Amino acid sequence: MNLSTSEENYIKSIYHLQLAADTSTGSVVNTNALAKQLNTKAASVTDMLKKLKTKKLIQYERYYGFKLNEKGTQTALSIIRRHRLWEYFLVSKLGFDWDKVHIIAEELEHVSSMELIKKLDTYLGNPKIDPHGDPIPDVNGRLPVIKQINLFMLPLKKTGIVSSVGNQSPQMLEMLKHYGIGIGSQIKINKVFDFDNSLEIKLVKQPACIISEQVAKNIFVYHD
Amino acid sequence: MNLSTSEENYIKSIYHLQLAADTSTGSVVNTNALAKQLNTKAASVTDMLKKLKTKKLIQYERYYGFKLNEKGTQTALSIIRRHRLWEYFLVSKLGFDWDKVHIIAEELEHVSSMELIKKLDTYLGNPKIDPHGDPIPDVNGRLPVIKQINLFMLPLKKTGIVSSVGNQSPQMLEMLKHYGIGIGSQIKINKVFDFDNSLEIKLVKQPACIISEQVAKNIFVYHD
DNA sequence: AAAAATTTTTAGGTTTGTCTAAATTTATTT
DNA sequence: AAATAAATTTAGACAAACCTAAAAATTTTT
Ligand SMILES: [Mn+2]
Ligand SMILES: [Mn+2]
Ligand SMILES: [Mn+2]
Ligand SMILES: [Mn+2]
Repeated sequence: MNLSTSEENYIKSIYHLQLAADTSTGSVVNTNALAKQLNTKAASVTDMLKKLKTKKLIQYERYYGFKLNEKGTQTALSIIRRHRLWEYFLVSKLGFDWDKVHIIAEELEHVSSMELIKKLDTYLGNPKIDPHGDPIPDVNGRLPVIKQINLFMLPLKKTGIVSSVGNQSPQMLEMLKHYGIGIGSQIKINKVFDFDNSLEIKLVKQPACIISEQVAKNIFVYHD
Repeated sequence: MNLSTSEENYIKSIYHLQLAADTSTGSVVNTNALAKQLNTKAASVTDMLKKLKTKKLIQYERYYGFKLNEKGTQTALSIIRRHRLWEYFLVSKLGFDWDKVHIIAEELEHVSSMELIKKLDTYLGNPKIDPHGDPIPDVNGRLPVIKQINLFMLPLKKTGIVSSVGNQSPQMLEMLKHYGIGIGSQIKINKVFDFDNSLEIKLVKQPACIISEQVAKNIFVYHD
């Protein structure tokens, strides 16, 4: 389809606003909200809406409202896929902290090679969840049903993959770095200590260690 | 400085044309050559030259000629650094073939985060040579002096890093893939067979194997 | 249902990077 | 030293993505 960076950003923003909208009322996104989200003016939004309509990515009738059609939705999911895969890469491979990656992924997501995303996905091990706990759409634009659970819910001796963390404060980051726990880490619970609910955990290539209930409560994992 | 993608592409092209130019004649780049390189028209080049002059990246006097000044040269080297690091990443981590990465790196090189390039460099192990055998400028814009040598010149039992390959035909690629040899591979020569000049080599995590003189001649390595 | 407030669109500009065609300047031939 | 050719620049336009200010449509209040 070959969309400009600007067109892609509009599509993505419409998608996110549609999701956030109260669907029960059947309401669609409004021009002002989109302008605000994209840090631009309502007049510019109207200009772009006309273009996106001629490109058959949205339904749009002036004054009436607008929303993504099937093609637009698939386009949005593909951009979001690229965004979240890059975020995953930046955290799990380059060692960025979670709070630094969104802004960089905003640029990387517009790099257009299909082959690149395919290979990146394979390289990362086909992750299903990004560093913020959001699902990564698959190649066909399907959002995975995520069985993300709290670390406490992981059965003993079963391997889970760390998928997100509830608290992203610098203090928490410091602790997790110390333990060597990051997004994508394979983690097992060896033992629960009933005294204080602390857990003995095991990470690959690391000796077992003990984490407090407070830390464990903030770690989410998924497993097959 | 915050340059647009277009400005960056001009700077980079001027740099490459200056290098290719015969410096003995003191000649500088000419407008038509730059237009051709950038797949645009001479008039567009003139427009951009004016802008690059006001941004103090080039010396330029109308009809007289133009060339990068110190600031422009440093800018070019920084873009080339990003380009080549991404190419290295695409080949060594994502498994792309050499002939596919340039076009993707042309997009990735414009992603502007300094921190990203710093971490990418570290992640890749501070490579000095890109998959095409071209030197990667360091953070300070210095081009490394490269001790790239033919594999035959590598002393027995010394580890070399595969830096480039003289023949990039699909046939060669097929062979190298079979042997598990790629850019960045750590390679050692165990033995030279005088009969046909074939080499027994050893790659990390792989059993020793033998390669023909013809293959070895096309492999270049560097070592401390 | 009229008035007021809000939302959305149009009208008319600006900036960036491009283009074609024409005018200048410089280089090369006669 | 002209004349001719080639390279370069200017003039004038265009598309994309913005903008401000004003007009039009819709929604909410009285
Ligand atoms: Mn994000
Ligand atoms: Mn995210
Ligand atoms: Mn290249
Ligand atoms: Mn290269």
